[in-house]
Amino acid sequence: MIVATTRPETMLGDTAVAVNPDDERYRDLIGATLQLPLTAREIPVIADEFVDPAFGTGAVKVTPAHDPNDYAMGERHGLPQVVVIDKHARMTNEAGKDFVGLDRYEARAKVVERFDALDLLEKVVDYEFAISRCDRCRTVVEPLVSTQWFCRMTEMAERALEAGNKQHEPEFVPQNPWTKVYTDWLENIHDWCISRQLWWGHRIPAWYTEDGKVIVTRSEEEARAKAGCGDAQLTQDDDVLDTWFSSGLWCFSTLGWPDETDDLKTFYPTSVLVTGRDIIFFWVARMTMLSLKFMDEIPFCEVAITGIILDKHGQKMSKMKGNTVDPLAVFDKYGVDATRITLAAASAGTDVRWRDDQVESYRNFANKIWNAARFCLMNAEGARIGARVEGASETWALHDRWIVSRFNRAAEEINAALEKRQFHEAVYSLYHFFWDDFCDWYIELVKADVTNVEASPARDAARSRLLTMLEQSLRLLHPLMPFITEELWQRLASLAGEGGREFLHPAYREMNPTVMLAAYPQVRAELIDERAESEMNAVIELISRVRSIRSEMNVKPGEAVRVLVSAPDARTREVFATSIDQIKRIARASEVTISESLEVVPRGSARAALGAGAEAIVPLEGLIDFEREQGRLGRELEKVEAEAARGEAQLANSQFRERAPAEKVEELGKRVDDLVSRAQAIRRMLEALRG
RNA sequence: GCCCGCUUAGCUCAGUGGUAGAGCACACGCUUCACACGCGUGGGGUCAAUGGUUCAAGUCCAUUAGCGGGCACCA
Repeated sequence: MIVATTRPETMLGDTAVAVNPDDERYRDLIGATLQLPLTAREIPVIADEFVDPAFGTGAVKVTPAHDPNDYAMGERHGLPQVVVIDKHARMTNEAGKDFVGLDRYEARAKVVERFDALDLLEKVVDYEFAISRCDRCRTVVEPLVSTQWFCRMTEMAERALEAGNKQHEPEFVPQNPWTKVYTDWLENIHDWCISRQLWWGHRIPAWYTEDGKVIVTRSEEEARAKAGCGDAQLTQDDDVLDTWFSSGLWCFSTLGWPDETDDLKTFYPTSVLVTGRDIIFFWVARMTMLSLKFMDEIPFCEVAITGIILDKHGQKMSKMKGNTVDPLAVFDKYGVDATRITLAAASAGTDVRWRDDQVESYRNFANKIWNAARFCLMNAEGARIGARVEGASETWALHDRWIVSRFNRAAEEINAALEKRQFHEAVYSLYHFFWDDFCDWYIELVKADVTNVEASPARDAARSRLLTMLEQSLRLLHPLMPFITEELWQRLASLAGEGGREFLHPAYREMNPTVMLAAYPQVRAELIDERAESEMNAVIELISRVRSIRSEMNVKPGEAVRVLVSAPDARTREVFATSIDQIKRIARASEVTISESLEVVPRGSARAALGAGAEAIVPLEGLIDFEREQGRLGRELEKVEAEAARGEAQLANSQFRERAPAEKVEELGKRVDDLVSRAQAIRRMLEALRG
């Protein structure tokens, strides 16, 4: 019979040749006995479904001692196991006296040579196949039958599956696809080989007597007692337990198990396990199974699966590849807070390509927080923070109502995101609230008021509102940037009642105030103020358009401009009027004139269309660059017209009007009206410019 | 071979059927009394391809391509 092999030396350990029972070519030979070349052994031809008739010659040599599949076949057919390669990859006595002591590769060559000499060699062909290698030294691994300790898993896996079905525990977040990965593995459970041939770890608690009896107990003393031979020679198994075996006990062993400690009673079962998808089998499933076994409970109700940190090329990090990041070096370079929030900013469950420049941007964020707080604290004299200053909302300016509204929106979003374990959404909301709303706008809006050197109730009230907003923001930021927020919060605490104690949960009132124990800000829906937001948006738009004109018309930063604002809507005029000081300061305007309409536009003005039919005009006298202004307005018109046309087409579609929710139709209608009126305004401006 | 995920700006990535976004990078201007690790203003998109569902698709469905991962197998 002709068989194929990639490891000719193993033929010395063959104890059968297998064929598929349905293979016509070999049917007659099943049960026959073959002479195994180069040995004195006779081996049977066996029939086994495992054999693929289409592969190779359809006849497979079977080496139970040196191949996992052959081992299984050997078990099915009661074949002997002949070990021909030892632990040092040298041929054993069983390989015969011509081969004993040879290295496996020398033996391989010699077997081929002998076959050739005996005219038994059909052919030698190049062949590519996957080969298993040692992870550490890359040595090719030869399978070798050996005695190992196994843990029977069937019952434990069934219990874990049952808990999954009945209690839906643990719950994976995100649910897909990890629930399926977890249950699939449990459903196809294999007995667990817990022996490891390493020199570190817990040694397997099995002892052998001199006559080869095995005793498994907790200690050698117990083993001795159990053996009933006080001073007999006992030898402990050399193998150690798989590290995941003890890791699997982690949830309760760390709390003092097997003792019934207070910690165990208080903290077990735990709430959330945060881990990576690569150890769902190794660790998570083992923890659930071992916890059910020893504690009768699932150890955590939720498993939050995070992404894995990859290097910047998308490769998994490993010490062997040398592409690992040293967290301590990152901490030194950018700070712990920046590192922490960078990790939180990684989209939930998605792998992250690690890039320093990302950490750098959060280092910059930390610096921004520091400097904003520095500004606030520089102007803290006379300020108070906390519940007492929050009360007087009727005295708040538009921008105060606005920032409080924005803060409460952020608090709402952030709490919801944390609840869903969507940490990146929380980071996004925090970053933009703090940097865009609080720093870029609010601080600038209140700057004149709070930096006033003359003390006054109005100044101190403005300072109190600013510092109160900072204090609340620090609390909101704290879980993501713990160190900087604590440092700054401590500096603020003295401005609050009882040195900050008023912010602590009643249970902690006796302790030293720390932001760690302060209540986490929750949304106060009554402080979300849609009107303040839309009014403030109008002010922001006006300021932005004036700035845009200044920049595009190359007005020097130090140079003040006049701003003429027209607004047909009385409420809009009122809003601009109440914020006129802020507009002047931030837009760097010497004068802001607000009127219902402008009959006469000064020659050489740059203009911008605003919402609600309002218009901003910046007279530039001789300074205006007509070509630039035309280009600027032209680009704007193009954008507005394109969007208006899209909206109009949609509104003209009867299907849309009939089937879309009325609310959406109305919304689009309003938007299109605004766009159309803006387009008209811009066209008038362009005409005026040409004329 | 089976299963899963990804493909959006130069790069790394968010995006919940209804106006495509961020950070970095880029361009221009700025020693504006918290911050140049900053401030202001800009430019930059066939949302992998094709088909379908829908009044409406980056988003839902199907197919294809490319990339990544897991499991199985490798006589």
